This record gives sequence, C-alpha cells and structure tokens, in this order.
Amino acid sequence: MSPNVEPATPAFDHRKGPRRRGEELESAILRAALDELAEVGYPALTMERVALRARTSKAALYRRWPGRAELVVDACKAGGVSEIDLPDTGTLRDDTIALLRQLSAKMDSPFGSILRGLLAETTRDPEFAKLVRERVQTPGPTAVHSVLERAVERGEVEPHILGSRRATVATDLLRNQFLLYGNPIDDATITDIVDDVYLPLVLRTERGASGSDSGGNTEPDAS
Amino acid sequence: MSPNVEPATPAFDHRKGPRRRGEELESAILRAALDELAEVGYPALTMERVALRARTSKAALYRRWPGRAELVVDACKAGGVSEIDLPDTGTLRDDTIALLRQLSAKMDSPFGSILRGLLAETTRDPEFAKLVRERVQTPGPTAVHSVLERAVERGEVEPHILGSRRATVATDLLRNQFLLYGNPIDDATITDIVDDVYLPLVLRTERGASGSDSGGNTEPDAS
Amino acid sequence: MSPNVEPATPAFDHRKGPRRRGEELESAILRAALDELAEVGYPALTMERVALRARTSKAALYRRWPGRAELVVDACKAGGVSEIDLPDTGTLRDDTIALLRQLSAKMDSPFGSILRGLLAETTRDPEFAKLVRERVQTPGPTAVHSVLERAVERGEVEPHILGSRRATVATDLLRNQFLLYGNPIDDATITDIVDDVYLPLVLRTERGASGSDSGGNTEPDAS
Amino acid sequence: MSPNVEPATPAFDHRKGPRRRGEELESAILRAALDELAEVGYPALTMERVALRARTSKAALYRRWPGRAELVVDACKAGGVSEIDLPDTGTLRDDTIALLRQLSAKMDSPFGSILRGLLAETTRDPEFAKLVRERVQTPGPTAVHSVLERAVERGEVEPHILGSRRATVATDLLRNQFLLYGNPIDDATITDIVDDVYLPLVLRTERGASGSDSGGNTEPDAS
DNA sequence: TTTTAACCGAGACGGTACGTCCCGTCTTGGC
DNA sequence: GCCAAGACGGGACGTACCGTCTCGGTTAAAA
Repeated sequence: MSPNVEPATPAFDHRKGPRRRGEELESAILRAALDELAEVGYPALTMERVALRARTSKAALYRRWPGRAELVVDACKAGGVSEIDLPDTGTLRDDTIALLRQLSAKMDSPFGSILRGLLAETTRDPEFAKLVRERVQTPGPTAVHSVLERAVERGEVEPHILGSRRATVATDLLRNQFLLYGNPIDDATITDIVDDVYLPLVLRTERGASGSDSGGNTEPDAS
Repeated sequence: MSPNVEPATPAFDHRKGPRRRGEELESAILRAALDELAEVGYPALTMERVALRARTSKAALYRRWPGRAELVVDACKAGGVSEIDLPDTGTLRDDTIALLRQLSAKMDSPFGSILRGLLAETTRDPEFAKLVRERVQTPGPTAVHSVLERAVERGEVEPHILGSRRATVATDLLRNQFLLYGNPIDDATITDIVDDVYLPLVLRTERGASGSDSGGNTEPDAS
Repeated sequence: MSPNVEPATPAFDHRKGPRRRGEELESAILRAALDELAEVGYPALTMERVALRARTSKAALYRRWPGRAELVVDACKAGGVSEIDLPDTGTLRDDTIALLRQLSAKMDSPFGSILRGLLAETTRDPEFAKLVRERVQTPGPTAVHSVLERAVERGEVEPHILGSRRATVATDLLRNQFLLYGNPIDDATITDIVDDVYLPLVLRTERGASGSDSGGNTEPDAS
Repeated sequence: MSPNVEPATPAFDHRKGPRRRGEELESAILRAALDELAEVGYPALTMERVALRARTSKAALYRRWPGRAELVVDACKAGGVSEIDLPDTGTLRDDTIALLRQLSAKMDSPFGSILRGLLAETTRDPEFAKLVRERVQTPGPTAVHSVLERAVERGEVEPHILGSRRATVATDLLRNQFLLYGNPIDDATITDIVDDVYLPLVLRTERGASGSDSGGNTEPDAS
C-alpha cells in the first residue's frame, strides 16, 4: 500500500559503461522483439521477455509503446517483415501470381500469427487499426498498385481500375483465405483466385466490358 | 477492471441446493458466457468470470472445454449468434445486399470482436480452425448457397458457379473489409462489392462471358 | 490494457505431487519469512523473495496477509521471537536485570530492526499497532508482571504497584534506549535503569516514600 | 495514489529562467520536502515527488543528501519542527506537564510519523542515528534540561539529578508511549507520568529518600 | 571580458518490487 | 461418481521509485 518504507536497496550495483539511449536503445528493443516473435510467436511474446532479451527494463518499453501490440507493429515495420520483391514478368497474370506467392510465403512465417494477433486487437481503437493497416498491411496494396500500373501501361488493364475495388480483390481474397483456412495456401488456390476471379475483373476485353465506374451496377433493377 | 460480476441468480449456493448437472449446467454456462461476451467482449472474457457468473467452478468448465476459445465457439453456436434470416426478394442483387447487410450488422455486435479473437487463436491447431469455420462462419456460406441456388433456378446464374470460388466472393470481401477496416461498414461499400465485383462475376450473360474458365469476363452492360 | 489475448501458456508444466495447503503451507511461508529476516533483515524483506523461498506464489501470501508488515508480525509470533526465559533468582533486582539483559539481547538480533520497522508502520492504523503490541511486544510486559508478582509475594513490592505505570518503567526505558541509541546496550545502562530508576519506584520502603496510590504525588508543593 | 503534485510555483521552467543555485535552491527543496511531509506523510514521501514539487531534478537532491531520510532530517531542522516554547510556570510540575503537552502535540502532527520513520531507518548506521538524535530529538532533552535547571535554582531538585538518567525519564516515557500506543496521548497519561513516576524521582525530599547519586539504590538490595 | 567549469533542469536509463489478475491443476467436502 | 468452491504454483501485467547517467543549457568565478 505505502510505496515502500525502505526501498530495499538494489541488491547490487551494475551500472554499465555507456548507457544506451534513444535510437540505439530503440533498435535494440525492436531487434529483441523480432527475435522473440521468431522464436515463440506473437501470442507468447511478453513485454517482460522482450525487455529481458534487450537487456533493458520494462519501463523503457512502456515509455515508447503503450502495449505489446504497438511494439510488434513497429518491430514488423523495422524488420522489413512486410517488404515485397516487386515482380516484373511482363504479364499481369504472372506478376500477380508471383505477388500472391510471396504474400502466401509471408503468411507461412511467424508473420502469419502476428497478422492474426494484431487484427484481433484492432477491436480496441480505430487509431491502432489504422496503424496496423499502414505498417503491416502496406506491402500488398502498394505492390498491387505497382503491378497494375505496369499492366495499364502495357494496355492490359484500363486505367480506371486502378482506384477501384477490383484492384485489390486478389490480395483481399488471399488474405481472407489465410485468415479462414490458415496456411499453407495451396498453389492451386492462388491460380484459382487469379484466373477465375481476379483477371476477369481487371483485364481489359476487346469490348472494354469489365470496366465500370464506381457503384456501377449490371442490373437495371437497381435504379 | 474490478471483477464486479453479479451472478445471474442473486444468491444461491449450489453446493447445498439442488445441484445442476449435465445439460442444465452446460446451458447455464453457455448462457453466462454469452452474457459476458455481450458485456465485456471477447478479449476480456475469462474462464474465471464465466464460472463465477454461472455460479459454478472453473473445473466444470475445463471438464467440458479445453479453453475459452472452444467455450466461446459453443456459446456462439448455442446463442444462435450466427443465424441468418434468409432473404428472398426475387433478385440475386437484392438478396445478396440484404445478406451482406445482415452480416455487416453482426460484425457491429459483440460478434465482431469474437470473430477477430477466434481467428487470432486459430493459429494453434487446424482442428480448432475448422471448428471456428463450421460453427461461427457457417451462416454466410450456407445462406450464400441458398441465395445462389434460387438465382440459378430463376436463370440469373449458371449452375456451375455454385461450387466455384466466385460464389463466396461477396462474403469473403465483406469479411476482409471488416477485419481490415473494422465496423461499421458503410452501405456504399456493400453495394460496391455487390455491383462492381460480385454480380459481374456470377450473373449469367447472354454471351456466357462470366463463365469460370480462365480469363473470361465480359461486361454486358456499360456497352 | 486488455488482460491478455492469449495468456502465453506457462512455459512449462511443473505441477508437483501433493500440493501444500492450509497450515502446512502457512508454516512453510512463516519459516521462509523468518529465514529472510535473519539473512537480509526487515527492510530488505520482500514478498517476492519470501514467496520464492517458500516455493509458493505471491498470491498465496496476499491471500493470508495484507502486506509484509502483517506477515512479519505473524512470523515473529510463530518463531517465538519474543519468547522470554522467565528468570527466578529470588530478588526483584536480579530478576529484573536478567530480564532486561534478555530483552537487550533480542534487540541485538534481527528482531531489533524488525521492531523498528514495525513500529514505523503502525502509523497506518491503530488496528495494526495493536497487533504489533500483542504479538511482538508481549514478552516484556508479561514477564515483567510475573517477576513483579513474585516480588509482591516476597514482600519486596506493594501490591498496588502491579497495575501502575511504575511497573513497566524498566522495560519502557530499555525500549526507549534501544530505539534512540541503538544496540548494543551497555550493561551499565541496564543496571543504571534498574538501580537508579526502577527499584526506587517499585520497592517498598519502610517510610513508604516512593509508594503512591493512584496519581499520588509525594510532593506537597504540587498542589 | 496518483502523483498529482501541484508544483508550488505554477509554471516556471528554471531551465531557461533565472536558475536557482546554492542556498536559494536548497531552501526551495527543503520547503518542498516539508510540504510533502505535511500532505502525504513520511512513508509516502519520495525523492521523485520532492524534486517535482521543488521544480528541480532528482540529481540536485542526491547531490546534497544521500537519501530521503537525511533530507527529511534537514527539512525538520529547517522547518523548526522540533522547536519548543520553553515553559516557565514557576514549578517543576507545571513546567514538565506543559512540556509534555507540547511534545505530545508534536507527535500528533506529521512529525509523529516522521519520528517513527526515521527511527526505523537508524538501523543502517550509527552516524545517521546520531544525526536523528541531534536534529530531531533535541527539543525534548534541551528543554528538559532548562526546566530542571530552573527547578534546581528554586531548590526543588538536587543538582546531581541534572546529569542522571532520572532527568529524562518523563520524556523517555512519553516517547515510548507514543511509539507503542500512538497518538493522541491522553492528558491523564501525561499527568500520570509526571506525578506517579517523574516527580518522585527528581524532586528533593526532606528525607532524601528518592534522591540518589548515580547507581544509588535506596534499598539495601538483595538483603 | 572572456573563458571555463560547475551546476542546474529535465528526464531517460537499468533495475526491483509492488499488488492484481488469470491461468490451468488439484483438493476438499457435500450431494 | 460429479458437483461447488476455491486454494494452489506460476507468470505477466502495468506502475512507481530507486539511484545513476546523459544532455543541453545557465551562470558565476577564473583567466
């Protein structure tokens, strides 16, 4: 109750030489967090262990991040966990398949459970949800956009697709597949998504048919 | 924060009263779990509180379920959390929109955070992942199938769509939208999913363009 | 914030055979507390270390005692820390000196710092102060009383002294000496207290000079 | 509990203003310490809060005092916490009672818990114990001595009492009473101490009965 | 007057203990 | 046998201080 009558003088004096501060310390913590994620996974990652591993104190963590979720988000960012090798095969189909394969491989790594865990905690506040999207989810959207842009340049895809919902259908379905059915994701699933769903939606047809302005509606009864 | 859990029945000591067993006890537990979910949400639900609320012991819970995730799955099932009013408007478009709106409403309820939480815990074992899909995710797929079947009967949709990946694209995208962007889901998003993505994929066209062989999608409208 | 999404399953399973409970556990804890007191002293005693030493959990301690002060009080009681060998030399003087020497020896042991520490914490509430008096301070008063009673029987002391403030002056002064000047207490101090202060106050004199009925005052000028 | 410490001077950043040094800073710290003592009491006083309140840094505190105990000792001294209005009523009895009443009143103030706390920490080293006696305990002894000297001049007390143990019995018993039984101290207790114990020990009698030179013993002991 | 060294304020740092909560297991009695 | 109650060993939580340290300053004394 009372803070402490006599604070039990720290058992021993251990002050090291140059104490780490600022960026040096921060990157040591992020490194420790990444190592923990790789070793024990997201659900078992604790602030305690990260602090221990980084040879610092919990207080140093809480000074920077409000909780483990935010720490992990930053660790992912710092670790380049969501970096993508932008494919450039010459056709939209092969680019997209290469992209999905990379994403699928990510899901198979510790990053998979991280993604699940973080999404679970976005319930808390929209602020954090946004953070997760920006720091963890970016690879997909950005890469998709680049791939599509090149397809537009090649004439494979109409420009207006770029900003439409159709653009991200492939990665959206892959993510959904992962979250529902887990990993590993069958390669057939990837080609199925691409060939049966994605390409028909985005590829230009001689009739220019697949384009649609937002909210477009094939059925007349929508009027 | 403080565990001020008011037990459902104010003061009754089942140690020395008519002791509940079997189904009676089980449903009391599930009821308590549902109440907890509604009140504090999934992340804050603990076995301890559920046991207290159900006026039973943790042992009774662990005898039946290996952990809170499994308990919650059963509670959802028992509570009809994932039941759907099958819409029947006469057109696929309206049926689908009605369906997505219902699902979207669910996501806005405690069920939303439950879904997130459960998906996060499917990392553990595929067995449990399957359970979640079957008990928690069923409403969507089943309803989608029924709606599509009726559309097939009406001639709006080709039969082979029924078993294809295209069939569930609408619900898949909705789920993805929820998991990434949270609730509430804008109604415009729903119509966008339906009109810009889903219908072009599943509706029959005179040219049969939307058939699921690779690459084929032609838009009839917009011509 | 949220308790825990996945409680990081305890690293390892370690459940022992027969788990200690009730009195067995309690005495193990008290024993551990006593050992700690002897080794590191009261100010450095922590609940954490006691729990560790007793091979139990902090929760088990907090279930029984609200804080370390109360735990230590009980440990003292259990360890017979304040037990006294009742002296019986045949004269009040020698009995009293023997008694003070014993008390002085106690103060020289870990018990000394315990007494200081506990007295410091009696600020909190009178309840606890009472506890300290009863469990930790009892030896003095009780022994004093016995010693005095025998002196009364021998005719050395008038009976009315027994309940008066004079009865405890010797131990009161010794305690005061310890608290102000610390230990060890010089043997000359003890004989000084006894011969110069205590005996003149309690021994019967033919003239009845030092005797007094309640509130009595030998000096007329006090009026 | 929450460290809601309002700094004395509302908002002034001494980093970039006229920076306090030496005595000015020191007295600001002591003032802050006294305020803290009055507000939260000794056990809850922390270096952190004092530094915050004084709008300075912990380092400035530790440069001057090795720990909070020493700081508090100085603060007491500076705050005149142990100053006494020397009574002069004309009789030893009334002087002594007035004195004890003042001391008792002190014990009822924050000074009470300070005394307890400091005494608890004298375990550490005799040096500090001496400091406490000199800075915090002085009022009693000094005043007692003055009062007694006047009584000697009036002929109420024999001169040799002045240096004997008997001289301080009244304050010693009062202190003991406070430490064991807490405050407030009943007025009857004070008169009891004075009339039943103290005066019989120090007042001169025509018979010289209660008087004694050091080590003296009115009883032909062990006879 | 200019330099320079001491000192100041702020607060980060590594660390320990706090007291609480929940985990999943186990024991105790009572029905 | 199963039930309720809850104790048990364990571990992580997030907070509060400890006493040290680093970092830019300010300021007074030395040059």
